[in-house]
Amino acid sequence: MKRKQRLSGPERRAQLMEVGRSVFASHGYEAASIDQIAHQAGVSKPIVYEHFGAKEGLYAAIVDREMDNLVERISLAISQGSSRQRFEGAVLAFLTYTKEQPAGFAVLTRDSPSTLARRGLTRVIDDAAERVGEVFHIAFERAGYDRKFAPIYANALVGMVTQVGIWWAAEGKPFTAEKVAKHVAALGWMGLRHLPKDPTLPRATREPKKKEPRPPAGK
Amino acid sequence: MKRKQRLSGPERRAQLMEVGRSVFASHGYEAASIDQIAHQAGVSKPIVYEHFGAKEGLYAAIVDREMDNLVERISLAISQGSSRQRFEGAVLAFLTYTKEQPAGFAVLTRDSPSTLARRGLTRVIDDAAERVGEVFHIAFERAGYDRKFAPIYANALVGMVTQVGIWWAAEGKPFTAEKVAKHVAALGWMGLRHLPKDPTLPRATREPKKKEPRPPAGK
DNA sequence: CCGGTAAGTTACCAATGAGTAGGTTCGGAT
DNA sequence: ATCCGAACCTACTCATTGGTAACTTACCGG
Repeated sequence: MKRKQRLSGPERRAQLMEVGRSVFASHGYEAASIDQIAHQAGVSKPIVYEHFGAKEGLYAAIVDREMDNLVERISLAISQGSSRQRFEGAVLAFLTYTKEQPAGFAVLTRDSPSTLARRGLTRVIDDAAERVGEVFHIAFERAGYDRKFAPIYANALVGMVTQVGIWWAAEGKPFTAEKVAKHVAALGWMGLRHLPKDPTLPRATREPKKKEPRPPAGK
Repeated sequence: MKRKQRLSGPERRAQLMEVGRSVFASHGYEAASIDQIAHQAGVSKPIVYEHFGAKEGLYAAIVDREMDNLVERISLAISQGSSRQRFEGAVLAFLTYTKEQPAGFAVLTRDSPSTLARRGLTRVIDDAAERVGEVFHIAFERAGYDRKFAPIYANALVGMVTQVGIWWAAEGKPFTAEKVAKHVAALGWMGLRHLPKDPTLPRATREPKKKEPRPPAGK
């Protein structure tokens, strides 16, 4: 039984990213050490440097791959269906990711090295802002809504899902992903759906009988 | 001009917490060094240890104080007014905090030492869960809503506000706190307000016109 | 079988940073 | 004035860690 069998370049590389992900996930970037990762991979330190150059290189590679994974899942989920379905699908995809890839999710939510700007969730958020503007484009236009506020809602929605994901993962997963997704999606969806034209106006809870061309739909 | 005048115990302690907060905010717990904090306070390292025992001691003191500050602001904001006002007030209070205490907010959102369990936002969230259950108690009861789902919504709302706060602080604060708060509050409020009785049931997009009796269909 | 290349190793450096021992000086109270 | 405690400093120890140089060994094609 040759335990110490050599691996090919790409194999080793993949394995190191796997191990590194787990270590970064549980200790954070700063507290994780290359030695630890190397040792846990059954290999010595210079190997890591041979493949990734520096600590940040390994970290960046891991984060990038994880981001791609997450973005792809979400992209897939919102590729078809009604707006509502796409929305709920996105939330479910996100939660499913946190469940299936807890280590990856942990890496994404933990602190990044200061030199690498918050490359983490920012990307998802920008993407989400785009999608939000896209999915709700019609509704936004018709409601006379200003799209420049889209980032607010994108951030709100992503933060919502992220935080629920963290809680849900930390807790013993009390509910199924589907159930949680339904709740969260309903919250976000209904929030967007029933958004007043201009939330910054006073008394936006009930629309008063102004001259506005909006029939008082009492909900 | 003797700038190097000695400070009394409590004074030095307060100053160290101030400086420490800023350093922890910009570098994170692990990357921050006691030397750096001491030097920036115009004092030598042992002084820090004299006051706080260890790195974690200083950090814990800072986090605790910051949490108290935040919780108090929010508690104050939701102490009176209509449900809607209290809700919006809480959001505004949160955003105001992120604006007035960016360093404190950064410390709270950054990684904590692994030994100190996620003491950060968990506390706010639990508190929020309580408040959510409280504020929406009547609505929840009347809607036949199960309060055990409150944590989901609490986490969703806190995450929403937190993420918006991060984005808003990172960006050049494109809008006023009031404006952002209105938008976010509207999103959350409307979401909660128009929540279907049971989001896990299919097709909850449009509410049926029968508003009162809903046959207790099992899921 | 054998030689070259890629995989892997040992052993080190330099820097950093947490934490401490022991001495020094300031400043107020007697 | 002088005394005493609190505030403060210098100067370490010790362990860790990112990163590198130089060497060794397994594997594979010819």
